[in-house]
Amino acid sequence: MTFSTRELIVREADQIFYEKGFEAASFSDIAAAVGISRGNFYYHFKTKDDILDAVITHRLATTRAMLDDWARQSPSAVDRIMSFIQMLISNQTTIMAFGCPVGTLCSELAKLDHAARTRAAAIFGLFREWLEEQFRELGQTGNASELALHLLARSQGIATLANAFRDEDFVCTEVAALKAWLQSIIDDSSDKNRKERKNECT
Amino acid sequence: MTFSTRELIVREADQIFYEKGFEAASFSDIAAAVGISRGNFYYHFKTKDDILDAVITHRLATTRAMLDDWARQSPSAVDRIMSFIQMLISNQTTIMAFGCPVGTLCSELAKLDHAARTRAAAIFGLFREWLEEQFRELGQTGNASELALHLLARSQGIATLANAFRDEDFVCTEVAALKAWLQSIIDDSSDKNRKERKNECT
DNA sequence: TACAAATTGGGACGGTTGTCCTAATTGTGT
DNA sequence: ACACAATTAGGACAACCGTCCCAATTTGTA
Repeated sequence: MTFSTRELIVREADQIFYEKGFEAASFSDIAAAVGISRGNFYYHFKTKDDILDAVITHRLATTRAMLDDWARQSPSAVDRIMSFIQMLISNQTTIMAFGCPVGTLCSELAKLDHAARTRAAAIFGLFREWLEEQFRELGQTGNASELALHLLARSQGIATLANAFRDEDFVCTEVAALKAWLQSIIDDSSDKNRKERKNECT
Repeated sequence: MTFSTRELIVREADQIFYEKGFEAASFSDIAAAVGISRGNFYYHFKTKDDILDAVITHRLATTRAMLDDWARQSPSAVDRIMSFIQMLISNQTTIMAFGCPVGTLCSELAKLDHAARTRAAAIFGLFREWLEEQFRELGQTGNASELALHLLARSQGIATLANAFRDEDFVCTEVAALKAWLQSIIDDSSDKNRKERKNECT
């Protein structure tokens, strides 16, 4: 697998924006990481905002691909949502060091009053819509949107506090609570279905 | 009420750090807000980090004072925790614009690998310990710490998504869910107490 | 009123930033 | 081998940053 210089820039910028923040990340940082000169930058991207746009586009694409993978790998909607929750565990180290890539970028761009703010929030939108779809598939047709936002918010809160306190146990406890919450939704739903089925019989 | 120049600087810096972020906030910004010259700054604070330290100290003090007020105004632990939750409503506008002051500062300092990172997280620590105390007073002696962290995390998640999506309804829905969650804890606890009392009678 | 201390404004400093230009190098098709 | 386009490195640039100095001004005090 070989990448063009432009792709390399986007990938390195993505990582550096995540680790240092957009504002604190400089052209020099990215150039050094890619292994090119600062001057060469202008050929690929006119401004720093152009790089940010490309990074967000890249993140939108990789997020979509990840969600598609989850959907492909597990036929059950519960397992798919579990994949989302499990992300907090598999990315635990980087989350404790730098927070959630999406949440922290959105926060920073909001403070900078940056034009790309909306596009960054669209990454959240992908998760939101995907989760919404999974909950709808679980039979939660009426409140799928609320459940999706709720899960998204819980994850964000866990990431923020994990980053602030650097507490591994906290993440494990909260993830367990999140899985229990999901299970309780399924249980409630099947209880309801059973009742409805019973009503149909009478 | 009159403030010294030093106090004015801290207050304005506090606000500007919140709205623009620590890195993006410049001496010029703060000086303009206070109404003093840039040069005069050095007399009160040697470095930008010194200002940050003073701002964090100020936030620690105001947070402590606010928590004390809540404790003083409502004798019941439930109402005190409700005061905390209600904060999401009363600060809704600024949260949607700039996120949570504590969470966003911690995230930024973590990315900057700043020395003041720990001290900023200590503001979270104040809320954590205070909430822990309230839950303990509610009879949740065994899991007061988990409950406190859980509530803190939920609030952070709500703030982050409220900022990203700028959705008022979402905040209201989640705050209602949070209050219901608190109520369910009380109900469970009183159920348990009733059972225990019944057992004592038999 | 006079003197010392506290406080202030204006500006200089070295460094870094994003941006942009240009000359040199590399690659490609004929 | 040649011409032409794509790509590169290096550096210039103006603006801004945090920092720092110093002379002027204000304030407090004897």
